[in-house]
Amino acid sequence: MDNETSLRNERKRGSGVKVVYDILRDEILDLELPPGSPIDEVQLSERFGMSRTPIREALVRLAGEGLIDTLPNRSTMVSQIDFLNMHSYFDALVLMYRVTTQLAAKYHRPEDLEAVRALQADFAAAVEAQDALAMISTNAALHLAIAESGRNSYFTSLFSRLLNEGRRILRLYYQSYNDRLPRRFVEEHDEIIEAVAARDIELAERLAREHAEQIVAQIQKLLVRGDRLDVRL
Amino acid sequence: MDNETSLRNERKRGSGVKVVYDILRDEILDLELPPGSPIDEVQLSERFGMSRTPIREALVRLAGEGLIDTLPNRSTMVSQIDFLNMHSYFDALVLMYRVTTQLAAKYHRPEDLEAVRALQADFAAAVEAQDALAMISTNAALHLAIAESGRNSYFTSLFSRLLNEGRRILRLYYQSYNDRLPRRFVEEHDEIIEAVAARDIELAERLAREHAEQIVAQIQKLLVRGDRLDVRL
DNA sequence: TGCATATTTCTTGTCGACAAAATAAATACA
DNA sequence: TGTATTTATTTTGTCGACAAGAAATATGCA
Repeated sequence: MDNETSLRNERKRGSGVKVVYDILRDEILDLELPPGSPIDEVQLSERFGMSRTPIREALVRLAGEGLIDTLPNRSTMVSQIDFLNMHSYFDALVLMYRVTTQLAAKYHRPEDLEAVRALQADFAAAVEAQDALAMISTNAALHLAIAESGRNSYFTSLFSRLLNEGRRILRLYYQSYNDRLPRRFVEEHDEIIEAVAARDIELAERLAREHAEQIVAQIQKLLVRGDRLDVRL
Repeated sequence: MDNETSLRNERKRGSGVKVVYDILRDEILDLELPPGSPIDEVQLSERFGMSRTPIREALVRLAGEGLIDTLPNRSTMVSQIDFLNMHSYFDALVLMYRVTTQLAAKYHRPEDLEAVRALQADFAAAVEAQDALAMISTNAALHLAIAESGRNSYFTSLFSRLLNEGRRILRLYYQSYNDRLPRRFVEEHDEIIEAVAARDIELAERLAREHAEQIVAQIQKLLVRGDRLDVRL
C-alpha cells in the first residue's frame, strides 16, 4: 500500500481537500504534471483513496488560481504557460518586486527580518550546493517573506501567484543556473535586506527593481536561446 | 413559484454553479448580504432548487476570491470589510489605477475605445440621473474596460478584485454621492480617455493617479465623518 | 472503400443519504 | 441555584450511484 492511500482511514474530516490541493499544486509547479496533462477525477480519487467530491473541490480551487483549465463536461488539464504574453508577466513581476520591497522598508517590524535573514541563508546554501531547484523555491520564499513584512495582502497575494508561475517557467531552464549569476543574486539579496532594515525606502525600491530586471533579463536570454528541457508543451 | 426555483427543470447541465455564483456575488457586493451574514447550504439549495453539491462549488469559488469566509465544520459567512487595513487597500487601488491606465495608453487598439466610450456615456447618464448605485457599477465597468485594453491579465484581475471590494465600501456611503463631485469625475474620465487615445503614456498615468487619489480622498473623508448607512457590520 | 449515422464508452455534473463535528439543549449533581 | 456532563440538534464533509454530454467506436449504406 502506498503512502497516500494508507492515510485513508486515519484522515481527519476536512483535511482531504487540503492534502490533494497541496500535492497537486506542487506537482504542477514542479512540472511533474507538465502543462497539458489531463486531470482525471476518478484516477485521482483512486490514488488518494477518497471519493470524487473532495477531489473536485481541490480542482475548483486550483482552477481559481489558474493552475488548471476546465472545459465544461469534458477534460480538465494543467494550464499552459503563456509564452506569447510573457511581457505582461514580466511587467507584473517587476512591479510587484518593487512595490513589495518598498512597503517592506516602510512597514516591516524587526522580528520580520529574522525570518527573512533565515531564508536568505537557505538561499545562499542552495547556491553553494548548486541546487537549482532549491534556489528557485528558496528565492521565492525569501521574496515572499519580504513582501509579507510590507503588510499589504493585495500585493502579496498577486506576488505569490507570480512567483509560483515563475517556478514553472524557471524549472524549464534550471540547467543554466549553474553559472556565476546566482552568487550575484546572493549579494543583491543582502543589499536589499540591509536597505529594508535601514528603512531606506527609495534605495530598497531601486535595488529591488534592478534585481528584478536582472532576473527578467536572465529569463529572456534563456527564452531566445530556447535551450530548454524536453518537457512537452 | 418564484423565479429561481422555476428554472429547476430547464437548467442546462453545468450552468447551476455559475447562476448561484453570479447571484450570490452580486448580493454580497450590493450588500444585500451584508458582511457577517450566515451562508446556509441547505437553505441555498432549497432556494435555487438544486442539491448542495453545485451550491458548495459556488461557495468554494466565492471563498477563493475572499468574498466569504469558511470556518471548518462550522458556519460560512460573508467576509468582513477590513476597515483597519484600509490604507493597504488604497495603496493597491491607486497603483492599479495608474498602471492599468498607463498600459492602456501603450497597448490599446482603436476598437477598445469604442467600448470604453460607451461605458463612459453610461457613467455620465448615471451621474445625470443622480443614480448613485449605477454610478458605482458603471464607474467600475469603465475603468475595468480601460484596464483590459492594456492587456495585462495579472493587473486586470487584481484591479477587478479591488473595484469589487470598493463596490461594497462605496455602497455603505452612497448617499453622499449626491453632490458636485461626480460631475468632476465625468470630466476626469474624458481627459483620461483622451490621453489614452492619444497614446500619451505619461499624461495618462498622471491623470489616472490624480483621479484615483481624488476618489481615495473622497472615501477617506467619508470614513472619518462616519455618516454611513445603518448596515450592520 | 468512404462517409453519414447510430451506438457504445468514458468522463463529468448532480443527487440523496449518511457520518462526523460543533453547538445548543437537557439532565444530573452539588 | 449554578455548574459539569450528557444528549439532541444542526450543519458541514464525504460517499456511492446515477444521468447527461461529448468523444470514440461501430454500423449501415452508397
